[in-house]
Formats: sequence, C-alpha cells, structure tokens
Amino acid sequence: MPLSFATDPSAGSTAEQEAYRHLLQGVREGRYRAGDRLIPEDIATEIGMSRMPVREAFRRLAADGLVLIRPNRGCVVAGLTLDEISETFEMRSVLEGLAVRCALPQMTADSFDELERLLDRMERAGAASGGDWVLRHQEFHAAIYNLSRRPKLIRQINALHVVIEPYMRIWFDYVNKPLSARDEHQGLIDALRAGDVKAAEAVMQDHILGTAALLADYASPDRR
Amino acid sequence: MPLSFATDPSAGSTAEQEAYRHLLQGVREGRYRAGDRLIPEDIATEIGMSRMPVREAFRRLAADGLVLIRPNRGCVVAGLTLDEISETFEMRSVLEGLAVRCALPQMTADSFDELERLLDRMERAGAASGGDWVLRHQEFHAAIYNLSRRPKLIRQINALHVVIEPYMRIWFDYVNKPLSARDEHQGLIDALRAGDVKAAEAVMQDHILGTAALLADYASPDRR
DNA sequence: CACTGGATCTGTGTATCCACTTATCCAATC
DNA sequence: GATTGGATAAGTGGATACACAGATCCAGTG
Repeated sequence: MPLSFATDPSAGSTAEQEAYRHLLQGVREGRYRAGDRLIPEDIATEIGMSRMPVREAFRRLAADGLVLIRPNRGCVVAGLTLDEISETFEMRSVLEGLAVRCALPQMTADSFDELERLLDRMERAGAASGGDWVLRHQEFHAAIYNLSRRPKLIRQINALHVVIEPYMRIWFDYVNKPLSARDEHQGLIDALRAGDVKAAEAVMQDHILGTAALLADYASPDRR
Repeated sequence: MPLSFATDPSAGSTAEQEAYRHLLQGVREGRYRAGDRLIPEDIATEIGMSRMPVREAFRRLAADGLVLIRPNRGCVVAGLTLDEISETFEMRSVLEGLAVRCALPQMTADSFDELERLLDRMERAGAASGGDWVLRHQEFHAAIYNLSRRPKLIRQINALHVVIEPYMRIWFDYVNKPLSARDEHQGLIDALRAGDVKAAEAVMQDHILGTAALLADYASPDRR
C-alpha cells in the first residue's frame, strides 16, 4: 500500500488526481523541500499533462497547508516554524485523544492482536530506513482511529500527520533508532486493553505531546 | 466587517479570490443549498469571469469540505448527515477546548470587558434576524480563540464553524429566540474570570456539546 | 417492462494567446 | 563602492477555442 492522502483523492478527475498524488508524495517524501518553488509549467511536463490540472492540484494542496500560493508569485512548498510544529502536535493530541475515546468501545480481542502485529511490523521497520518507520507508525495509529467511525475526524488527523511527516523523517533519520517505540506503544495497547476510556485518551495525549517534546528538543538547540 | 473565511483568502489571485468569496458566502448564507449543483459556466458569467478561476475555487471549497467534486459529474454543495453534524461538534469541542486553554493565560481585565461587550451585541442581535446572531456568536467565540496565538488552530476552528453555519442558521430561525445565550456564555466568562484553565476548558466543551445536543434534538424527530 | 443503443450534454484536459506582475541584471549616478 | 533606475526576461493569471470521454436521457426494441 502506498501513501495515504490528506484530503479525499477521489475528489477531482484523473489528471488532477495524478498531479495531486505526485505533488503530495513529493512533499511527504521530502523530494520537494520547504521553500522550493513549484512551477506549473515544469511539473506539468514532468508528469505529462497541461498546466491546468497542476494549478488545480495546487489549490487543494494549499488548503491542506502543504504549499503556499501568493498572488502573482506562484507556489512554494510550505515550511513549519518550531511554533507551528508544536501547535500541530497540540492539535493532534486533542483530536487523536478524541479518536481513541471513540474507538475504544468498538474494540474487540481481535483488534488488540492486530495492534500487536502492527507494532511488530513497526519495530522491524525501525531497524531499516527511517521513512519506512514513519509510515508503519502512521499505520499503527490509523488502525486505532479507523475504529472510531468518524470519517471527518480521521481525515483531519491524517492531514496533520502529512504536514509533519517531512519533519518526522528528518528527525528519525537523525536519531536513527526507534526511540522508545515499543515501550511507548505497548503502554498504549495496555491502556486500551484495560478498557478505561479516560485513561486511554490521556495516554494517547501524553504519547503525542511526548513526541513533540522530543522533536522540539532535537530541533531547538540545533537550528539556533 | 463581512464574513470571515475558512482558508486563507489571500491564497490565490484576484479573480479566483472573488470566485471563492462569492461561493463561500453563497454557501454560508444558504443561498446555495446542500445538493445544489454548481455549474462553472453559470457562476462564471454570474460574476463576470471565465470558468477557469471558478474551477480553481471549487477545489479550495472541496478541501474545506463545503462542496463535493465527483469525477466527471461536477460540483455539488455538500450536505452533512446528522452523524456528520455531531462529529463536527465533537471536533469543535476538543479543538475549542484547547483554544480556551491556550487563550486564558493571555487574558487581561480588558479581555473580559471586551467579551461582555460582545455578549451584549450578541444578545441584541438575537432579537433580530437569525443570521446576524450566528455571526455575532462566532465573533464572541473568535474573540477568545484569537488570544491563543495559535493561527493554525484558529483557522481549523473557523473552518468547522463555516461548515455547520448553514445548519445553525436554519436551527436558529426555527427556535427563533436566543436560547439560553446569555446564561451559557455568561457562565463561560465567569469561568474564564476565575482563571482555572482546566475548568474553563471543561465549560467550553460542555457548552459546545450542549449546543450539539439541542441541535440534534431539533433535527432528529423532525426530519425522521 | 427491462434492456439496448444512440443523441446530447457537460465535465475535463489541451493548446494557444495575451496582459500584467515580479524578478533579474546591468549600467548610470551619487 | 553602494545605490538607484530602467530595460529585459520569466512566470503568473486569465480568456478562448477545441477535442474527447463519461454521464444522462430517451426512444425504440425485444
């Protein structure tokens, strides 16, 4: 399975979809980097279409917060300041807390086994490339939220994941070992198994804010 | 001051901006109703431009969740199911709870006076037309969140307000008296004055979920 | 009555053109 | 030598015309 999407990829027709996918993947994987200028002409020829679908894709990406369109000055890949990164994690913490709260009542014994399985996969990916770990990590979280039966909530969470994904990759490549991946997430599974909704929500919030703190720690003294 | 925006209105150039504003206002005010088909040709001539900027505006609106674009079948105004409405209120409750938590430490005595003033305006608007009350109500909430210094959070909250605005208008026109507007919001101000961050967040969440319950009550037996 | 096969409409993509803004660079000037 | 100013290039934004494909509708057929 390839990358997932920030907004509904089926909203828009063939060529526009392809342009959107192409650009989205490019940004997520870090091939297009923050501040890079995106020239419709070039991208259109790159993927073999005219400029219009590309321009339309820009608008979707802008709404996702992935690029910035300034009148008469074209389209650049958006970057996040440190403040914006922590703001994003704050939003994640409350939204994903809500998602856990909604998902927990839907969980069965099978669900927990599935999560254990995904955690294993994530750990194995941790040994290899950073990008892969990030995807497995998203997959693990998504497996929980998908049970919440809250499509709009899930989509919003997804969009936030996408926005910070490039930074997660950079960070992961730097620390290059799967932090306390097992401990952190095993704790989460245990909290879910216990069935205490309030507690599970709190664990999820702490998990996310904890990650934010680690990432801020890494970025702050380094970039200054 | 006219209507505010879901996404950054400055992202896009003159004609596209105008198309976006026009469509956004139309949806918010209920001039375009859920299920209405939006024909680029018609709208383009309506506001005196070609179809291209209109099509681009569609993409932004689709990303905001206000319209639906189905491949080869054009653009229709999105409607919310009852489930989606309550899902939206759930998301509002946690996001606006977070916003209050961030805003409270920034508040001064002046802030509270300002809120009282806005509450008065809201109450006066309540006596008149429903649409005006909805705007004043948004204004009151926005006054709090704007202190949070969280631009992305504020934007997201705004987008959610816009999505449910048509339903708020319908509902308000039906009940036609400002519910417990003063009590509800006065309680909120008092909680803020007390300075207890946890409590203020809880009050905000209850306020929003309470509104959701009222709205669901109105919609559920009526539409069935 | 269900199904088939156009005819038509409309959404979508392409190609091209043009006006206007922004960016770049070089030379003249202080 | 730094700054200003203007010529020039590049790129955006919009309009228009056209080709094509998928949807929709309707009548004719079995």
